[in-house]
Amino acid sequence: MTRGRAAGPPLSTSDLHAAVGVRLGRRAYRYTNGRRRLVDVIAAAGQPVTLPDIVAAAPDLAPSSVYRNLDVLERSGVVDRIVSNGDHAYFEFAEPLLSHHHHLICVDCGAIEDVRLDDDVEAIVDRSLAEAAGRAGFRPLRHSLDLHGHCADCA
Amino acid sequence: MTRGRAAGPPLSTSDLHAAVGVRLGRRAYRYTNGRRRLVDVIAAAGQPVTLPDIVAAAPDLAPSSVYRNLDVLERSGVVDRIVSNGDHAYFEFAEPLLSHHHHLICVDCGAIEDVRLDDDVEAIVDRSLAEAAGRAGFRPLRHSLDLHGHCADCA
DNA sequence: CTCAGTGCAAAGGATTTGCATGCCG
DNA sequence: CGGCATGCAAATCCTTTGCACTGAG
Repeated sequence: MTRGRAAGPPLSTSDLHAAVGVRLGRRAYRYTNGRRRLVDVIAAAGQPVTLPDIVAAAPDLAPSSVYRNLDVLERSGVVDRIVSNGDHAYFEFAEPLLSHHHHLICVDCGAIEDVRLDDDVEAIVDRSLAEAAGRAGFRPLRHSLDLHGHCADCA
Repeated sequence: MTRGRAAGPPLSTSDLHAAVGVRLGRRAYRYTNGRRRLVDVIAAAGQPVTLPDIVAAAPDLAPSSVYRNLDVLERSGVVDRIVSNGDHAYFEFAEPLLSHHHHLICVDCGAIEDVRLDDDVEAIVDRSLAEAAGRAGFRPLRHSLDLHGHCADCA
């Protein structure tokens, strides 16, 4: 996978585990060894990962358990699931654990890479969207701003 | 890059069919009766539709053919496929046939509604994204800016 | 000891595809 | 006519689930 700038979590590994532990605990989930491994793999990737990515990095993790744990982590607000036109879903840390960002999505291979925009652009977007949402009686939670095109590998 | 026309009324039915015919012809696809029906259903909906939506509106269309034709229409630049977290993919006319817009996506019921933003906001977003894409060796085609939240019905 | 977590295998389900037939050009 | 398009059924394949077992607390 082509990596741009590193976009790793702003948290140290130990802070990350602590934050995940808290979120799991709030939902009465245990922070088991397998879940720690999963968090480590996602953190090490520094970019959104698919199930094959995860299993390749940690072959002893059972796919079904990984899916189940990704679900648990998603419910706990630890990871977000990103569905693209590719075969697999991508997973990355949710925004409270990873600073606000957007995605470059390759229309050829489905690869997803993180990018960050200037704060003032974000502010303008939020204001404009809030206005449009208000007109439709829609209560906003978050926005997603993705750029679709050809990645460096597929160009 | 992505510069939509000013927001305006959609194409007339005959203009729409003409435009679709041209795009299919460019790829040496035929504009068959089934494809016409499909285009009519999507046009009548006026909002992104799923396969069940389409088949409900035209029960005589075979699902497999609809999927195949949606694929043909997508390859021809007539429709875009929108994958959300729901079970089904949504389809709507691609931007050259529908003015540039974004989506309000309900996290409860998965409904997708179209919205338009000011042109100057679009310009700022495009410029910012182009800059970020350049750093990653990414060749942009279009952006998607979706607002996730609770729709009027689910609020 | 109790119950959530795990791993294997099998199921689920949207989407795709093989193949014989029908229709467009 | 010739080849793309269609429709039915079957296959594909990511993801989810059933079930018995293991392990954390």
